[in-house]
Amino acid sequence: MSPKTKAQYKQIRHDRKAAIEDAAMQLFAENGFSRVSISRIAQKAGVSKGLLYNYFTNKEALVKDIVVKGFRQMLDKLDFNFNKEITRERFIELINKNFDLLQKEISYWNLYISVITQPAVIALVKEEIFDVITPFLTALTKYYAQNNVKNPEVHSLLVGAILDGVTIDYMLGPEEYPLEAIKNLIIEKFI
Amino acid sequence: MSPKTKAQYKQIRHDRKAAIEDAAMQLFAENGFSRVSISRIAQKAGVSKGLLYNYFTNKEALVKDIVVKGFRQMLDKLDFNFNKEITRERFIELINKNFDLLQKEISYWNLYISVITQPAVIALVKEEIFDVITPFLTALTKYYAQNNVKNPEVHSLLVGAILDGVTIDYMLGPEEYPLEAIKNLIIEKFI
Amino acid sequence: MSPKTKAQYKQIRHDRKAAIEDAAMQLFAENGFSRVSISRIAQKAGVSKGLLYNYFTNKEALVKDIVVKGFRQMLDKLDFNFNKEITRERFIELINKNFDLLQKEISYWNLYISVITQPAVIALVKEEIFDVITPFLTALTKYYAQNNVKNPEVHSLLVGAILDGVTIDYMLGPEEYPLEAIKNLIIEKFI
Amino acid sequence: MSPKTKAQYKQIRHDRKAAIEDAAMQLFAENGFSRVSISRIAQKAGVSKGLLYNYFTNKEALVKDIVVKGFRQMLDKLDFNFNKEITRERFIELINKNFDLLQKEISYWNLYISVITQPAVIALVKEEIFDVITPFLTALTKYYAQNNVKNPEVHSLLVGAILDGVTIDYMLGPEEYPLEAIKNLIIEKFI
DNA sequence: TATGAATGAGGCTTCATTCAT
DNA sequence: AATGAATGAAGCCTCATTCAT
Repeated sequence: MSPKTKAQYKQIRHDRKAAIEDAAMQLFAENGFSRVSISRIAQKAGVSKGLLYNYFTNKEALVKDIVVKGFRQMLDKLDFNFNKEITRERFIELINKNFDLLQKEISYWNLYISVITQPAVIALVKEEIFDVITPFLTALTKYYAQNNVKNPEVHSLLVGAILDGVTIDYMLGPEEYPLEAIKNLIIEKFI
Repeated sequence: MSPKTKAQYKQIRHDRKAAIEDAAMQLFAENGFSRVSISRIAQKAGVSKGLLYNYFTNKEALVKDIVVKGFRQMLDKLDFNFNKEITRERFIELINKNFDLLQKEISYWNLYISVITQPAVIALVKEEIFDVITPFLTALTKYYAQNNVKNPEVHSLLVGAILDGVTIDYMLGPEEYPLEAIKNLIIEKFI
Repeated sequence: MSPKTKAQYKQIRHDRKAAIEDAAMQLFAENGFSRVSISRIAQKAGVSKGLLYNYFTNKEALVKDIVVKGFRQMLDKLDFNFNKEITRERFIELINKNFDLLQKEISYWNLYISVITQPAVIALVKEEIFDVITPFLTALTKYYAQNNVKNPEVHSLLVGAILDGVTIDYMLGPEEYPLEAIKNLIIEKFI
Repeated sequence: MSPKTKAQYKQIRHDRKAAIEDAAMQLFAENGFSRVSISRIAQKAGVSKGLLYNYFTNKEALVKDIVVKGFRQMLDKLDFNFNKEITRERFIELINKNFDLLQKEISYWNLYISVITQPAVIALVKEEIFDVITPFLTALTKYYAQNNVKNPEVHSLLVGAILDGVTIDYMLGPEEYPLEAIKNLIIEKFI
């Protein structure tokens, strides 16, 4: 009815897009990428199917957007400055925070794993994911180098693999998994 | 009397079933469960769609069959007696064989990961997979207990997670992954 | 603002749904429920297969909708107030109208019989059909009670059965069936 | 193994065919014509699919055979000589036997109704059914004529319709249907 | 910006029927 | 007479995407 200013339109766009992303995120995490239809996403977001295509060119673009954005949000929630020097205490803090996130955002990790392991989808997000992971690995490598560990790159890669592996195993049966004990063992062995 | 002997029928059934499983295995590994249609599998197997349903109740039964059977084959190829006591040497041998298999049977592991991480499929195979993994974990646990490690169960769980994590990371880019170095580090840290 | 007004959408939905129902009605009546495919219905209705599922959850819902709606329409066409007291004259009028409908709406009754006698479909519509039939039986029962007939419920049930039986027999060969004479005999015997 | 005489082969043919018919009959009655597959029939009959086609050209031929044969069996069970003069007592006996059969052979009637009301199937069996029904109607007509009823043909047709109608209504909910009372009312009204 | 009706390709599955043996 | 593997058409249904408004 009333004419809207450009700023208002921008706000609307932003809100709508966020609503769609939230809905999609949740549904993907609960059901897996291929079991969620655009219809359901639109419905859950309170938006028409047509409008959804106004914001995302197609379903793949949507999932790509969500995975990448989600990854960034996870990093934000991790709230860890990878540029600052990593001390023993900070490393422990990083691991702690990481396991915290795993528990609190289990549904995101569900999505992440389910997407990252679909051969056809992997190509879409590989690059972005690597962009995000690299600082993590670099920081770890630097830490190990400073502590005169022999193969710092391999150490950091292994830590990365461990976190991935624990994530996947944890998700197979979160209730019974001894996350806390595992975490302590990792700290004991790798820090 | 009879049209074909029972042995002949059995042979035919065995061969056809194997052909279908092979085709499905390869396609699932390359594309992920949900992106492979029954049509494509039948075509690749050189068989009519209808016949496929003569051997597998449905698509889920097919994937279940493949994953479980594949897992058993992997264990066979591992050729490791989990009942015999695990010594330091045997543990190293186990890790070596495991990494060997990872390299040689990359397409199976691709399928395994792709399937194990799909919410829709996970429920189907969880139990069978656990059945197969349990002896592995049990043996490791016993090893750690014998070596007076404090939390033997947690140790073996962590080793399991590491193998999963390395598998997944390796598959994201097999060419550049320093599998050998990682292996040696694992041996150094966990044996 | 809005793309089409809500009224426009409603109109479209109504028209399309009616077109599908008409097509389905006719085909079901001519061929029986299980021999009519969704494809044929869509084609006859001038609509895509997909759209049909926009209006009906599945084939069962479609047949249910048609039978129940048709039954209600028949009752409407019967145009008989079952709440008002039934006199001899009104009873005769009811029978007359009923036979009139049988002749005029033969294709609906064809469907009705064809559907009501299919074990697979019967469960779907039983309840709704009973809801519609009950007032009819109740009114007849009251009539017989007022006329001091001994077993009024049984009388009205039998009249119901007669109408069903005549319907079915009439449909087996409408041309030769002496509908008028049968009607008169019913009136003579049961009023 | 041992060579068989012609008589033995004939016996085998007869037995096998009967086994198939019995199985089909039961399955059709329980599930309706279109919901029963040839496979299931063959399995229940303990016979291969191929053999079934040795005895019946196709599914329609099978159902036709069963309905007609079943109808004849019903008549046999009715054990009523339509050529002998019908007295009041014999008429009552006929009705009694008819209702008896309805109760005892409910599954056959289920099949009969389900088949007879499928427009596409009706053509197949119409003629045979009429052959069987005609003596019944003729006998009734003669009875009414002898008792100086005005329209004997119409009377007998109506009785036929009533039996059909009761059959159908009874089948919609056998438990609650007052079959006995209905029977007595028919006897009271029409004999 | 926003709607939702409409499409059509494609997915899974069933099944009557055939045929080599 | 008998088998059952094999086919292929057809059935029901889902869904990403488009488009007129």
